Amino acid sequence: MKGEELPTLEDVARDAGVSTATVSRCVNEPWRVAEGTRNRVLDSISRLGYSPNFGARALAARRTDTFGAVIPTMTNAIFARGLQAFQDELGRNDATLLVSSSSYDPAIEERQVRTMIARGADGLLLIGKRRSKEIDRFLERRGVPVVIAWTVGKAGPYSFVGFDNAAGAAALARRAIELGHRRFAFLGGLRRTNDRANDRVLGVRRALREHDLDPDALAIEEVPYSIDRAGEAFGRLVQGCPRPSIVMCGNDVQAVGALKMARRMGLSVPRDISVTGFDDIELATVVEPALTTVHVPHRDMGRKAAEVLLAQVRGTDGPQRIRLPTAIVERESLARPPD
Amino acid sequence: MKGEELPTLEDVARDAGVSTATVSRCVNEPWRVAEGTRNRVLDSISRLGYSPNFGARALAARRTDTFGAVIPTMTNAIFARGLQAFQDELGRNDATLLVSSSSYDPAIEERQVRTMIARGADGLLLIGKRRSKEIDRFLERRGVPVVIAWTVGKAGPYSFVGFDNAAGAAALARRAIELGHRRFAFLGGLRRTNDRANDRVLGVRRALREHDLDPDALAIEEVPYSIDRAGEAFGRLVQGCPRPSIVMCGNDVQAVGALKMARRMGLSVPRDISVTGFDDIELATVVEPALTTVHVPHRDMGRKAAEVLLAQVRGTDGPQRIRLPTAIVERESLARPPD
DNA sequence: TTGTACGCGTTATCAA
DNA sequence: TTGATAACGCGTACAA
Repeated sequence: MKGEELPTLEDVARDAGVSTATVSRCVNEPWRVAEGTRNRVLDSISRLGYSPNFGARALAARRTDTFGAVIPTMTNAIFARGLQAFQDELGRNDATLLVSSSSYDPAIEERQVRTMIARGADGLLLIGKRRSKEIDRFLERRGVPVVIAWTVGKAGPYSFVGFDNAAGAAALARRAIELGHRRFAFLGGLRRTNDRANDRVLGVRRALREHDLDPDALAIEEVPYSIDRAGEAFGRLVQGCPRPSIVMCGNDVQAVGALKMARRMGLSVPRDISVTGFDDIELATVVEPALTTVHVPHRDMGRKAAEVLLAQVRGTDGPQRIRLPTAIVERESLARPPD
Repeated sequence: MKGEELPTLEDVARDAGVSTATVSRCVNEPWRVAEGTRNRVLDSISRLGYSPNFGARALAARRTDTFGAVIPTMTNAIFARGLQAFQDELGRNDATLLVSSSSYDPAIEERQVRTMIARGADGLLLIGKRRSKEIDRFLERRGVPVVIAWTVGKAGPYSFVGFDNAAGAAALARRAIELGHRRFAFLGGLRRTNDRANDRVLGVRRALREHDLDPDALAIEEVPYSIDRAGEAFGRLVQGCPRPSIVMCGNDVQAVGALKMARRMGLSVPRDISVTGFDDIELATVVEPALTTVHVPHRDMGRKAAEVLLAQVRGTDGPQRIRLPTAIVERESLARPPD
């Protein structure tokens, strides 16, 4: 099955009549080789179909030009988008991307991180700041640059390229209050393992407090990421007493689940009840009513994360902390509450 | 920045008072080491925090336990789903996944393939069967197992784990004919670089022919993957003469674009015109009307593709050709045509 | 069951 | 500008 033996540096060297060192230079720092020699070598390389052996190169150079990303799931459009941008930027810099997903499980994430390091990743992209001390120590010990996305955090060994989840949620909540809403409910992800979900609740509470509303009166439902589970949770919230005039959701997918259930329950959005999302994925624009939500610059985040990581492995920069802006996108699902 | 020097096999050997060969065995074939020795070595390993150097291991063992996937885009839910399943299965087998996307561009795909091979991928997952002879030769020469997904193909050096795009589209077209539709239009992806898009058109034509309808009367719009572009194309099709009673779309995302435009044009689906999708992603269930579409077992495909690839690199199996079933999912967007 | 010793294909240092 | 050569860290015959 395996084709013939592949040519090595030495084969090329022999063919071109130079030393292996010269061939290596032609590949890695061509400008340090005389033009004549270089052309001869490059010719041999293409004629023989030579391509450097990855393992040997990694062993000798002590780097792989490979970066790892551990995300909660690839099937959420927000991570897919960010990841795509991350990979595009890596590609532009001749680096490749190793991916795995943790299903929002910290234990799995920890294993994945170790696997990626074992696989020789030069740097890592992780989501959110909630993880164990052990993994922190492990990463520190290995000296591998890490950038954390989707959130911002305190100074430390990690880079951050993210946004303020609490501020985004608070801004949207303020807008709802301004429209006259007083009875809020929140439908989001599992706060224990998901700091973004947690921060968004905190943001809403903060806005309530600012307007002298009771933050503890905020009804909260936490469910895993899924349209149907969100629908069920919406049903429970609506039956609460007093019935909320608005259900703010932790993300667009859950908001769509809420919308779907509202329709089934014969509730008109936003006439009977308002619903908001978070993320601003395409989905938000195709449902009826279109979602009012918080726009998150996923692509910028992914691209910027790659830039930061690349700069760190190149040693041209230390850990960064970059905060990207979010913005409220007003569509149709949020309106004045019924009288 | 880099932590202290990391321990090597030799450090462990010295610490445990054995040879490096024994340590290596403890890591790779523990059952070949006496229990006492093994425990001592494993203890040293964890105490020192040893983890094999990836480059060295790849160089010596001639494999990386890394697989590459080149997909058109990560932001299409269908690929995200398949990829997720693919990675999950790899993970269960202690292998990692290298990902990149080609934006449906064959030239980019070719570059990505070469990059992945250069990065030491033990096997590759590719989408669709349309690619250049050069890359075929290149892959053959390297002797790297390749599985092609999302389609089925003729016997050859590659494995296939996919489904029959033409048959799926034909089945849905037959159902539409059965409901009374006679004036068909097709709205799909770019056939030149996308064989799945092409096959789906072929399937519809076949169904028309079977029922003595003129396959050449099928109006066709080809647009890149995007809700808005699909909407525009839908507008053009609807203005065609005679106006189609049904617009079959190459995928669910384009169908949603069509739905959105229909609404804007004041057309009621399916009362004034029917619309169908292909893929059966979540999106199909949340729009109004819910999409009648062709279900594709994306997860099964991803998982199975990993299984096939793993079997091939282990030498326990040669190239496979696996055809997964598709199924029509009837929801609301397809109904009898208006009289 | 364990150890010896060589080879894997590069990179990088140093000298020419 | 080029060449010789020593690492790089591990796997694996082969021998004991």
